[in-house]
Amino acid sequence: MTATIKDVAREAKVSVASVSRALNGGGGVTPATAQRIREAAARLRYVPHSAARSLITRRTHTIGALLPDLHGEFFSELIRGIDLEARSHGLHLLVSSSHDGEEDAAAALRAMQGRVDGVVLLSSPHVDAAFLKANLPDGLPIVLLNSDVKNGADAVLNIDNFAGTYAMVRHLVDIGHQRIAFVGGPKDNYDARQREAGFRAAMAKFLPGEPVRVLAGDFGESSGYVAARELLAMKSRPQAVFAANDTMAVGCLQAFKEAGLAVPGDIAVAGFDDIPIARYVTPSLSTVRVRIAELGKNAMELLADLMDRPGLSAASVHTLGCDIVVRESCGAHRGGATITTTKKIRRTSNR
Amino acid sequence: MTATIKDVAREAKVSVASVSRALNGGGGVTPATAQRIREAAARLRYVPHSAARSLITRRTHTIGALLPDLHGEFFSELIRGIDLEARSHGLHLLVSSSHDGEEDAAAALRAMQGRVDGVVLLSSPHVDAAFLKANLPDGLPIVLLNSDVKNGADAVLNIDNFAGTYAMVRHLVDIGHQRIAFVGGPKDNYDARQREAGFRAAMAKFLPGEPVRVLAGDFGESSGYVAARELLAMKSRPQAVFAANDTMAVGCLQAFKEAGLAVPGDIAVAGFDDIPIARYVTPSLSTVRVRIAELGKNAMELLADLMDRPGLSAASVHTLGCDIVVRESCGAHRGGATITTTKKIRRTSNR
DNA sequence: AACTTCCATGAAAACGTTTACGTTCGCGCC
DNA sequence: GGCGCGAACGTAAACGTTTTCATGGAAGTT
Repeated sequence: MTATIKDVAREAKVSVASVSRALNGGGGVTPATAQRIREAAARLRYVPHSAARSLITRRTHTIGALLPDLHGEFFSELIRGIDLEARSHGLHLLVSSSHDGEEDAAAALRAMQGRVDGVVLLSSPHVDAAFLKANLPDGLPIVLLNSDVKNGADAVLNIDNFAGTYAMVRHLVDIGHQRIAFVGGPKDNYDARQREAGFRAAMAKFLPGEPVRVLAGDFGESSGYVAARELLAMKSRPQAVFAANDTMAVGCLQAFKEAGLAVPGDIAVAGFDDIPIARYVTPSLSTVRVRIAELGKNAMELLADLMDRPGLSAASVHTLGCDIVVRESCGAHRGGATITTTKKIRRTSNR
Repeated sequence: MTATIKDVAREAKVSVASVSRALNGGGGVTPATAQRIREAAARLRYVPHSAARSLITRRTHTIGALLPDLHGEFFSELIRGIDLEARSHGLHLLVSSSHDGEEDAAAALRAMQGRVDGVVLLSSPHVDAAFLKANLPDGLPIVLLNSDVKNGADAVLNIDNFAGTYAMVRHLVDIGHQRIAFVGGPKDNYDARQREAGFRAAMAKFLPGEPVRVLAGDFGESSGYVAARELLAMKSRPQAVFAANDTMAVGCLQAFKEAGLAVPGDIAVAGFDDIPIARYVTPSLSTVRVRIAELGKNAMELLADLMDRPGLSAASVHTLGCDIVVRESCGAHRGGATITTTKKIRRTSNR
């Protein structure tokens, strides 16, 4: 059916070994014969059988991306970043998305066994060190995204949630706000916890005397709405609300609109993520932007690095900075200024 | 390093053939020995080497998705739909996204050669019948998404753009609009052409005497803005604007807002796609929704079907219906009604 | 001119499966 | 009790590569 290396060898009147050498560039072949071989291969439309090659080289030239049940921009940008970088390394991308629950993720991870040379795994709450130990074939390079597992064995790449919230609080303080409330995210969510920690640290630093107001939320729009209504009922109403994600911030805007409050006139609002909607709501939402495609790209770079040097200890922690995007809702709109908290990736090897 | 079938055979004191038979369920093995073999395999954490298996079975159990440079919801929903369905067939998903230009797509398609058992390809303007003929290894099952190639050889699955616009026009007419203008998309875009055709057909049908007003657009927000300003300058201003996608509709809203026109009071607006932003703009945007995940799922089902029966002629054309989503901007808001134009997939075999 | 060195090339093993084909063995049938 | 027969199981070939090793010859060195 399709041409094999033997056909090319016959066509070029050499042995299969020479064909392999000529096509893989290993050297040990005369320029003249190499040329003849390439021509023969082209004539027969020969393309190496990747399974046969993998069988002996033990490399698939494929990396796997294991993602939880994600939607929209985050998903697409992440894949885009990973894919682009993977391609530039000559690697293919095997995607397994929409995993809900530990069982599901474990099955997907096992199914990738032997089909990939490395894995980028975006954590869900149940993906912890024990999970990895149980389901990860050892020796398989892996990069963990947004994970709090520190098992001293794997490479971890995180969004700098802490620095992002910290910088946003600093900005809010800079433009004159003092009574700042925070709407948190799910308790089992790593990002949410980090963001809250950043908020608390910044408050302690910039407004030491001020009481710290943290409301519960779950990243959903309605939880932002509910939190906003709680704020409205407070005796001394905050001057600004900082929601742990944009979706909740949109919920806040809705509640304030209904209550007849002007944003940012009566109360300022800020979010986190810079989802596409952020620039379309009225007033447009000030937020913290995560460069997601860059996150994917960096993860892939990290993974490629790990794959290059087998045996090397992978243990390291990296963080990717965020940008503060100033729009209308925080009360300091000056034409869409963007403040970068961290330009470059920061490596924190833990050994 | 990792256990092979030989190790399992030794452990269970049988031959490799029996191990293969027992694990693949082919029969010809005693329940007792099958059990012993399964235990041995589990004990050694044996997992079959997929490359070795592919080498001889000539199946990779992987399908490829080839996508142009997409963003956001469309991308993620499509992948989700494909992935979920693929998994239910026991297939893996190899993704190659962000292809710009013919060269790029061709390279990606060739690179998948031998790594996949089938392909789902979302067309870009330059992917036509000739492109496929040149770059598609023959015999490889493929499903074309949103494509106007009718080479009488491949399976094609399209969004029913025509029926979607048609139904929206009917709705606009139903609620009393007569002077309806349309903002088109890029000339080389298949969806855009279909949508415009649907608009013209509906106008001819429901408002035969009415002049057909079609303005140029390019799917970008600013082109919607520009088109809206043109509309404002017309002697007899239209009662409704129907943009070929939501992004342009948002541009229209912006222009009308600036001009001090009330939507839908002074002029109604409708879009196409139901992007997430559509429900957040004010007024919320009436639009035509494409069930993208379902599109991906259907494409995958179609492909699985093709892969099951090799040699079967694949030639067929399918269309997936859209939903009319009624929100505020069209002037007939009744609490978010949704009208389904076509519930089931429609098959149009062309032979 | 004899010897070494080096390099291009070929032969063959190895990778881990599946599967066609043989062999063995138990069992029923006449 | 011999015969055939089918089921269970083993042997070995095949899939298409890469890679090690051997071989030969040309070129270089003395």
